[in-house]
Amino acid sequence: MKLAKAGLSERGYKMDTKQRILDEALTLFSEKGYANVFVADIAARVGIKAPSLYKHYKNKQAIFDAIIEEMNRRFVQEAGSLQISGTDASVDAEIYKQISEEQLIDLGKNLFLYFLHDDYTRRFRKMLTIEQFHDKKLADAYMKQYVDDPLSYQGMLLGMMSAAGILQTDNVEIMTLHFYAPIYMLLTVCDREPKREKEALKTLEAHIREFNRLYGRKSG
Amino acid sequence: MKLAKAGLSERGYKMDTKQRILDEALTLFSEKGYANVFVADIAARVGIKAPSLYKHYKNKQAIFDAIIEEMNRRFVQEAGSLQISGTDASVDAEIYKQISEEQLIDLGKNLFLYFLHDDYTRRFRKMLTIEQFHDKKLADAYMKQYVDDPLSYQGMLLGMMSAAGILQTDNVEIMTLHFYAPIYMLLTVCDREPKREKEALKTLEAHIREFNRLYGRKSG
DNA sequence: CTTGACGGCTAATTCAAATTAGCCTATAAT
DNA sequence: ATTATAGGCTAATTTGAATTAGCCGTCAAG
Repeated sequence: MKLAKAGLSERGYKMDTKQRILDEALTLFSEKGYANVFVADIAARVGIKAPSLYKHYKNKQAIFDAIIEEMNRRFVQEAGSLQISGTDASVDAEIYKQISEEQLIDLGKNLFLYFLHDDYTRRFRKMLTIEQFHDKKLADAYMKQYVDDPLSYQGMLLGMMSAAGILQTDNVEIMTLHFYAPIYMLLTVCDREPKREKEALKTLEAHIREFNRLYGRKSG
Repeated sequence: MKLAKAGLSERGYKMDTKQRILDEALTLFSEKGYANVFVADIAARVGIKAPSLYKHYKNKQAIFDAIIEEMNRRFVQEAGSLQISGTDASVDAEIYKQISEEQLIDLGKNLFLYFLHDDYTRRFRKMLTIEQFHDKKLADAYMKQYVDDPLSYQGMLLGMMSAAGILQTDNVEIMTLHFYAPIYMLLTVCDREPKREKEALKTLEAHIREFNRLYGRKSG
């Protein structure tokens, strides 16, 4: 009965159709937008016919909603996943006295590449971009995940580096903006034109070196 | 006959329905996206019934296409409209030796406020954001208007200022990125949450002052 | 003063896409 | 073995929005 659902994982030989629907739907929504995706498209990708979808979800909107829910779950998990070379942010602030330019570059590249390449994140960001109007909550989610949270998180890191004397500024907020805004902008470029990724990475590196020169200790 | 169309402008007492359709359609498309706007919605705003729209445009897509065409026309015109306090960019480079921090702030604010408030530009930018997938040309148009062109134009100005010794850098491209990326990011914030405009303007000013401190002559 | 095209309206019509009905098979618990 | 359920399919059905048909008043040109 109910056990069957939970019990599936003990085999795992046939990945949950219900989950595959979400996955394929997200891909399509992120490419064409909700209104331009037909339930038949989703079904086809999953390898079933449209009416069969309704065995898993009440209707098209329910698929969309399930994606949003899943997002919220993942966001919570991954909140702390952006680190400096594997070093967790919660670690003692002493570590920030050691950070070199190369590590700063790593930080920026990691952030950029994670956002750009993580499959779920990428599709989700595109969907949020396209579907902002569909639900004000989506615009909020976008803003939080790609503006406010990064600024706050990066601000914390850079603030510590400033406190440690590695960076010099009397306005951490603006310094953080200077660090992150170019990353953000390059991200929106690559989302639209993946071909420009290589160029963007070079620009990113040059940006961070210059950032370090501008804000770094004068002897750096 | 054909004269009637051209002759209308001599009166002008009744703004062209054909034009009003484009205007209202752009507003709606920018808020909800093409697929979520019904021709009946557009008609209602214009003050007519849906079938009457077809006296002016072949179909819904033709309305969309006409908007794009109109955009292209305007883009060409307005290409040079971003100036430093009314000073045209084509003017002798000597002028750039005079530019002060306040004028730099003006430049940034003008750019920002023009993009943010110009009615047509604003609606169009939102539509491009939402409808990127509808037509690859739209993604390209967005990229050109909000990334490449500003970087190129601002880069020219800042490059001259650098040549004039007002700014110091060995990489104008990155300096331009540092100048513009925060403006771009603040713009995407305000598009989604107009309430944050005031905060954004303060941030913008702080950004440019810091920019000037970082790149300006040391005696500045 | 009459004609034709411009632009509006109401009432169909079309059409595509979502959803439902109803059937069928395999599997898994009893 | 029996049977209930999960999950798939085909063939309707519904729905709703775009578009077309066809009518009408106005106004400007002849």
